[in-house]
Amino acid sequence: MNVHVTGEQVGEERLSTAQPSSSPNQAPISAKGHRTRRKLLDAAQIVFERDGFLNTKIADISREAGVAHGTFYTYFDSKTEIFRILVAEVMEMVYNTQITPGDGSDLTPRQKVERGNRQWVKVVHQHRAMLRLLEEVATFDDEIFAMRLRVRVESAERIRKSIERWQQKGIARTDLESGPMAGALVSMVSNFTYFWLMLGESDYDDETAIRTLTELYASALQLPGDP
Amino acid sequence: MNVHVTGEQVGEERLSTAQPSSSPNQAPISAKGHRTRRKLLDAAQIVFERDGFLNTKIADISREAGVAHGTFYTYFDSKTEIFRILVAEVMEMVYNTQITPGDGSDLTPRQKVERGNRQWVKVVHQHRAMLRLLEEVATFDDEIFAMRLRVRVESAERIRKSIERWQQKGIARTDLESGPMAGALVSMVSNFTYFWLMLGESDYDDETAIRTLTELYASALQLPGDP
Amino acid sequence: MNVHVTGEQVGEERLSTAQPSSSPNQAPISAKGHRTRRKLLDAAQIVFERDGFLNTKIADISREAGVAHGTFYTYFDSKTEIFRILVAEVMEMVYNTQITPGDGSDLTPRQKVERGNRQWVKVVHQHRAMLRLLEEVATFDDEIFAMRLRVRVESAERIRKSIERWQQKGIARTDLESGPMAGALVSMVSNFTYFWLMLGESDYDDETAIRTLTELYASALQLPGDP
Amino acid sequence: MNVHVTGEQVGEERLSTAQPSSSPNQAPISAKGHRTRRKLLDAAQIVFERDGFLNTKIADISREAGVAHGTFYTYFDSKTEIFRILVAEVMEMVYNTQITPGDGSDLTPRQKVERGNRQWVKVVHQHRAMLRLLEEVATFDDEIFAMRLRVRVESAERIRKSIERWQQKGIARTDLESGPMAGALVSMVSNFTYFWLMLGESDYDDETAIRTLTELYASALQLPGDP
DNA sequence: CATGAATGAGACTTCATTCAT
DNA sequence: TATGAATGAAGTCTCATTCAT
Repeated sequence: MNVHVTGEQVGEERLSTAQPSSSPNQAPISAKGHRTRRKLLDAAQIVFERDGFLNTKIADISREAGVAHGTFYTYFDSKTEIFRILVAEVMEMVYNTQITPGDGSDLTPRQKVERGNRQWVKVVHQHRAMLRLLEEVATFDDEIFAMRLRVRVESAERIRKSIERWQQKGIARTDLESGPMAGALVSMVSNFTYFWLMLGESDYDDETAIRTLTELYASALQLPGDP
Repeated sequence: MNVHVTGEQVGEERLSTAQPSSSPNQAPISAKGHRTRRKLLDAAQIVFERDGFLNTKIADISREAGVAHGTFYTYFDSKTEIFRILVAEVMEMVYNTQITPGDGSDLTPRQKVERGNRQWVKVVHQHRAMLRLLEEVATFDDEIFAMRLRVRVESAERIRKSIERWQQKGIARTDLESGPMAGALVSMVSNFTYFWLMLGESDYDDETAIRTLTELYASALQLPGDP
Repeated sequence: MNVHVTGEQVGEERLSTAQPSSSPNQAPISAKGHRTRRKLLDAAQIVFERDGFLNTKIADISREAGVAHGTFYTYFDSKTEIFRILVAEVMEMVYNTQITPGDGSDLTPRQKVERGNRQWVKVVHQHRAMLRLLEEVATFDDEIFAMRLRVRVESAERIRKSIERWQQKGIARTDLESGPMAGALVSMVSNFTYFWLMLGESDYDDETAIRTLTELYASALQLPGDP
Repeated sequence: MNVHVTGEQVGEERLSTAQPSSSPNQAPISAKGHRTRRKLLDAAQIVFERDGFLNTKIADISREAGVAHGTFYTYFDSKTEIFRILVAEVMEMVYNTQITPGDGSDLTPRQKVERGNRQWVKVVHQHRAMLRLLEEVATFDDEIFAMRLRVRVESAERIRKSIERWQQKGIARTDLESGPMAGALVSMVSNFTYFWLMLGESDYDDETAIRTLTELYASALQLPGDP
């Protein structure tokens, strides 16, 4: 829920969330096996998104995938495991969306903030269902919780560094520390988007939401500029 | 998680969450019955906070309350119901904490914002365990979700009204709509506090957190003033 | 299988096998509960003896007892647990059968040997089914194995002490150590009886078996006397 | 467990347990097929001895053999079948060890008893793991049980004949029947050895064990002679 | 009202066996 | 022959809920 990237980009680092496999019987070898595994993952996503994590039974996933009950266990150990893999895939995509390498060093801070918020809104639009699930599972599953927390912490840290750089250049306020500010702004963007897009809080259009977030963000940091 | 009250107060209205009784099997009449019901509610809070909602069994609550397993059903229909009642009680307290009737019409907007944030931090400190539970249950229980959403919406609406008033007085920016702004600021305060206090994100002291939230809040709205 | 008592008696010590309860939810309190528990124990014995330990399903025991499936788990944690309790009960009875306190100090060693063998044969006659089961389960369940081994070791030790006493009195051979001799003689009696009574090896009558065991036993130890 | 051979030898008869092949799906014809079959048998022995019969899965055997899961069924019908074949192989070896054709007709009975016990101890030392498995499986598998019983009966019968011969020659007691005596003595030797070698009952050295068994045996039969 | 035993639907998981490639 | 994915019967265990006392 709280992946939010703004400002100067980060480059090489990859999100640590994408564990490759750790399935029960190593990786499936045959092409057929890969296909079945994929069928199960796709089915799981459909069922999770439709019924929620807790209401989903292994049997539902197997049925949706069109395989026998036991086949599930050929590829995954548990509901949590398949969920974790699914989330990691989504996180990978989210991350790739946000990384726009070689990105504009010629943008103003305000423009960078706007670009970040715009990307974030887009990503959440795309993956809203899985992100909502992540939020659900994180409240009671420690592993998923750690994954979600790590993502938030990484996002906040990235923003903190941007703020710090702006402070050094004299274009962001220096009366407050960069750490708490980054935390507060990540919360503003991610939680607002969460309620806005996923819970149907109300119906602003995208541009209104992006503009509001960006302007509040910029004013809060006392960035110089246009509006 | 997103109860947040700032600005001019509202007065009479009660939080719509606090259904006074709504017990399933008639309200208990005898004094003894009341005591047993109370024992169960207290036990439920202890067990929920200790084990989480999902891990809690009716049997655990009964045991903690020192009553027979079946007695639970004399007073409550389900785990969700006792949880809802418990949450309503807490919400009632939260609400009462925030309502400081006859409160300062002589405060500046910035001071009102600070007072609101300070109260919010205090309330979250007090009720963190239940608020975290609320967050957990809201992700999969529709009834609890509605309760949580209602609280957020009410908070946001209250803030929106304050902002609107400030806009009319010319002391808050008018280039953005009050509705989205209120939503974003509620998110900032409530979600930041959530991570800060409940998930141990980092360890700012109270005053740093309150000051950061208040200054960002005021700057975002372009309130006039001191700092 | 290897409970075998001969010679001078032991007095106070109790077999350590009879753990009183260790059921899941402590002991059942009501009389009804006791009755149901008893029904389950009796049913388990019937089914175990009829089908063997491995072939027995919890459902079979419940059905035989005439209770619902889940009721089993009110009283026992697992098939192994109910079996262990059953075995302990039998062992308790076996032990009580063998302890004949205040027993004949006026008997000759040979007569004591005979009396021990006769008691042993009688006990095995009575409990043959459970003893066979014990033998079965001991081969793969560590806890039951330990129980069975303990019983054998205690029996052998009791006999060893008798032999040692006889050696000191000069009425048993002294060219061999009492320990190995006791082990060999326990094996002779218990294993012979096992095959004879339980596996239908052949069909000696009781008196032939007892006389053969007793005479071989006495001659092996070079006890003085009659025959 | 109760294979025990003493005294005059029997000559031609083969242990009836050693069915040469009896594979399910035709005997493998190709050399490659023979090798795969052998790999599976060796793997099975390793896994059975390591994990016990019940804990062993077909998949474990295949993995240990380095062949695909399904390949197992090319050669064997079931876990029990491969086990039976394995046991038959061991029994064949045990039998061959004990048959020392043309063996000493110039030995005294006591020496023959000693030689038998010594051979028995040696064989059990060598095959203890498989013999223990045999004991395990015999308690619940009828086919294996029959195999084990047959071995015991054959051993006892061989000894009975020796005793009978000695009785006729006037060098063994005649007040007891040869049948029960043979059974008791087989039990003494085999069961003592079982506990001694396999269950770590105590730690006599080989010579003490052999001497104890032999002396008790000889005295029990009232054989004439040295000690 | 209180008790706590009894219920049974429902979910999870294992693994021997089959079979298309 | 060899492969290993797919199958599904069978068993285990949990726990919310009911109900006779």
